[in-house]
Amino acid sequence: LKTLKLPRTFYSRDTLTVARELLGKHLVHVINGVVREGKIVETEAYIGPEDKGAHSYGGRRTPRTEIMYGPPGYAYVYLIYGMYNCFNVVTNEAEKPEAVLVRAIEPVQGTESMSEARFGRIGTLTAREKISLTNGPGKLCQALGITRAHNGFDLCGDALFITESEASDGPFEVVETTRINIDYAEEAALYPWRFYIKDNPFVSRK
DNA sequence: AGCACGATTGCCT
DNA sequence: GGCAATCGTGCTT
Repeated sequence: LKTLKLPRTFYSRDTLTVARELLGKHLVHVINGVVREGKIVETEAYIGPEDKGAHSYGGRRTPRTEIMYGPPGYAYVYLIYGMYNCFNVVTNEAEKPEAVLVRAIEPVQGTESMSEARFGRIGTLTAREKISLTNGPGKLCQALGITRAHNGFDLCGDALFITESEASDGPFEVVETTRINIDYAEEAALYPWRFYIKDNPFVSRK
């Protein structure tokens, strides 16, 4: 059985290409042997130092952004609004502070663990709750148990990684549009650097 | 040492 | 639709 885990060469390419091609791939987090897995359905590219929407804009290099200046295929996880985590994949090559934010996934495996992490209970969920499990960057981190402790994790490792699409997933159409909640980024707010799977119910917004 | 703010979310009217 | 929660981070004093 050949491995489905994406190799580092997948990440060491143009960031927009990686953002597009991450759609349909499966994000996996294994905790104590329990697998939580979801299909990536929405991403955004952040391409410093030129991108005014990126944390690395202007070459800002701080303890928080340091991981983005390293080699590709590592996790960049940061805290937002004092209570939520956002998971990113470091892309391209060292010294180029670029990353892809994973904004939404569709649960594939371990949904009970996700429900426990999100709502503190397992069992029947309403239709609204099922969607709310993972239809946003903060939500998917909570569902998968991804926190700032995972900042710098090697995505070519055994705990947190991304795999090839399943044959059963089928084809999909990609929508390319502007990024969300970066109004402060001036002209960069208009770049079409957000990608999502058309008509997928777990996309954070239309 | 102080402070303004955020690549979000959930609850309120 | 509006808005509060909550705190690490980065920049200023």
